[in-house]
Amino acid sequence: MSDARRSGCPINLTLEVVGDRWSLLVIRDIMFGNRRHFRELLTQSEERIASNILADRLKRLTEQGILVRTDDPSHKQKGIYSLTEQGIQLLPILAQMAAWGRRHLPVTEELGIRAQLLDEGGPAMWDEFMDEMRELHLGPGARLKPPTSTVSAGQRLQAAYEAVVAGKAAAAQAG
Amino acid sequence: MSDARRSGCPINLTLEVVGDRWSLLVIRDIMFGNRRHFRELLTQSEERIASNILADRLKRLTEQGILVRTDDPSHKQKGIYSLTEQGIQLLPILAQMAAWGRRHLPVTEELGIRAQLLDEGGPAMWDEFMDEMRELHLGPGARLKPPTSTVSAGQRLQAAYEAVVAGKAAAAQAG
DNA sequence: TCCGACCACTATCATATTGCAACCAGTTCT
DNA sequence: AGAACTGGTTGCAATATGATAGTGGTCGGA
Repeated sequence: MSDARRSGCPINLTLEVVGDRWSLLVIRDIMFGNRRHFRELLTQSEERIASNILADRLKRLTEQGILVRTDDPSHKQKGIYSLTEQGIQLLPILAQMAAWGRRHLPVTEELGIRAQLLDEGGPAMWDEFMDEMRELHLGPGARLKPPTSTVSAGQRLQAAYEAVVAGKAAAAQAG
Repeated sequence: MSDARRSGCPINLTLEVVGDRWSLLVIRDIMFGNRRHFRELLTQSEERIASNILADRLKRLTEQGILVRTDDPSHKQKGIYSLTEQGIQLLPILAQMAAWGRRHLPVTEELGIRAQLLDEGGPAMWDEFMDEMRELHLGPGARLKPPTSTVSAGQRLQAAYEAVVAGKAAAAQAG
């Protein structure tokens, strides 16, 4: 993870920013799990990131303009990590990776349902979700256009995930 | 780069396959540069990959079903690396990464022109390019639909790149 | 005011990965 | 035969990762 530029190729430069094992997972948790504090990212991720790695990635992503850190007024030590516009625009990459993974790898049902919805929703849904993130991370005035649906894309993704989890729990109890 | 699965999340699983600094660059060179031999990939890449890393990535990507290696009839030691359907379907991820990099990072003009065309062409052009790769890598019968344009998407990308390089050379000579 | 829970983050250290350079043996060209 | 080329491998130093424990500080309740 050195910061020397190997070439001016856009794919290479992007890989030098987010091309490691953890950066995109942190961004995924911020986007889809709305985790905004260090502790949330540390303990509520499926993959159990180590605290030093998380600290390093948050620092690096902040330096690179993907995230910004602001103080949490409720607690002097707490910081709130927010996505920048640049960070929000990483969504299509994550969406494509999720779609590819779901098609070709052994994805679990509950963790694949969001990918499925995002895939079916296509770029229109991505745009909707990105605009919701603008409101959430950049401020209420940062939206490009007014909401198009009463239930937000983020809420729909979350509801679908919870429905699968609830269904699995019921099936486990019944079986 | 261990192969232990950290979670069944599609994004995580995808990252475990191609989430390192080199795998996607190798795939990029195969896709856009049509490099099919070890030596081509080793010496004709912008980023100067080390031979042991290249050997490792080719092996790993082959094991994971992204590439296949076949013998080159013209030379007993030479192998030809081809993309599988799974590998071809990585194109949208690369296209999104290229688009993001071009918007937000200091991309050089000649290396950014392909990203620009791919971005402007959108998913329709990606599909066209993917179908061309099916013919090139899987065999003439593997196309999903007949070619839609007389000049292939791959040729258009290559031509645009060469035009920029030629333009730069002319400008250097003139200035 | 004291205590325990919580906060972001760091230190240490073993292991894994990376990257450079030299090297290899078989193959093809001349 | 000999040079040049083929796809690699080996050894080693530098770097990145990851598990665990610990830092100094904050907060809320008794």
